[in-house]
Amino acid sequence: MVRYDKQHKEATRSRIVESAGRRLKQDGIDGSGVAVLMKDAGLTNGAFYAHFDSKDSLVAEVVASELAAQLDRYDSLPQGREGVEEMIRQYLSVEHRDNPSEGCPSASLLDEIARSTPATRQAYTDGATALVDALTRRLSGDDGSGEPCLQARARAFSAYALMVGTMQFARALTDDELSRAVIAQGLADVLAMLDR
Amino acid sequence: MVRYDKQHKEATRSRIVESAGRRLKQDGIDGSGVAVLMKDAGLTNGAFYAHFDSKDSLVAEVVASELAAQLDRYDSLPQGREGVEEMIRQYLSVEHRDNPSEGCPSASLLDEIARSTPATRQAYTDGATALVDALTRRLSGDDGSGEPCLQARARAFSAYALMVGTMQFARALTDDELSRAVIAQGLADVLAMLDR
DNA sequence: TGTACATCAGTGAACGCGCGTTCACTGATGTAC
DNA sequence: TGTACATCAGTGAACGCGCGTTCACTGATGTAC
Repeated sequence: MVRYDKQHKEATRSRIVESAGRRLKQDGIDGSGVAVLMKDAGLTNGAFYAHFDSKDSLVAEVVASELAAQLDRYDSLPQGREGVEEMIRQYLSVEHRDNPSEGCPSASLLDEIARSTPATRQAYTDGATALVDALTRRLSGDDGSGEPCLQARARAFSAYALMVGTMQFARALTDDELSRAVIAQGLADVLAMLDR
Repeated sequence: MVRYDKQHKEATRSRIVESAGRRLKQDGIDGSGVAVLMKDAGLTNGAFYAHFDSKDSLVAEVVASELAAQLDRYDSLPQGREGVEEMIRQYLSVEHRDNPSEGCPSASLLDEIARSTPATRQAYTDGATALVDALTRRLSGDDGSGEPCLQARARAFSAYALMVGTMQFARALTDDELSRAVIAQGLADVLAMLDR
């Protein structure tokens, strides 16, 4: 019945989602056309609709996938506060600033996501909440998967917001010295927020 | 020699820049076409190029104009720390969240600006630095127009980054209760940063 | 004051182009016997 | 083992549309006499 490996088409689909993640973070949502997204995956535009209903639905999937990848990377860091600080240091770095395609989807796309379809915003809400909950659990020493309270979530979102805003400023400013100073100050301020 | 009032064409130009500011903040840079921008100003697309070299150059001008307007509004608030706190409270509000077209250009456009032309990024750098310097001078009680040091600037940028990131989160999240909690927490954290 | 004229802000149709999407087709794959 | 066949992931041309930009033209304005 099935001619190709069942894995074959799914592997192609994953490849599209991954390369699209890089492209969208680099050129923005409106700035990335379907033809380019497919070429990045080594395919032609026609094959796109065998995998996704529309560009919008790919975008929603990319947002979910990118936030899940960010959570995975975070989970592989040392346990407890030490790992949190390491993550923050990697985030607020010149390397992250200069490589948006490999970086945080929120720093690259958050204001475009806010203008996107409900499905994309929902995927973002779910993914970002999962990420922020992992941070909250680490800091409170809680290893379970119980849901943190609203205020604890908001506190973690606030720290994440400072990181995202700082990275966006660092990328927009044309003055490299100022950009680096903003990153350094952001790092100090985020670390200080952990103790509040 | 001059047939129309000298003011006439300049008034039209200002009208375009102002209405384009609203449209760009609502629909994004790539999301706003020249025809729509002109229709917003009560004109047709053809007249655009009598006023601007290109869409890019309008965008750079809008960025400068929006940041200047933000600074003007800020200057009309009470002197000293009281005015700073009032500004922050207006910024981190549900009303601001729900009216991007009347709001902060950074909250709506910062990641798109980071991907824009050098001219737009330069206009942003100049405008944001002027805004942040005004904040710094208020907090230090300095009324002169001397340039604050790099570190003082970075500190103010960091507070602004938290405000921008918080507003972007508040707009992206589909959960209104969580969105409001993020705004409230962001407000508390920004106010706390003023005392560091 | 009234008429002919020069100016130029703005109109609206058209340009080539890339967008998201559709679809008839290809050709490599694995199956059947 | 070898050949004929069914499957279907992927191709590439084409669709209508809106993009940024250009340009020949219009018609309201203020000037000249």
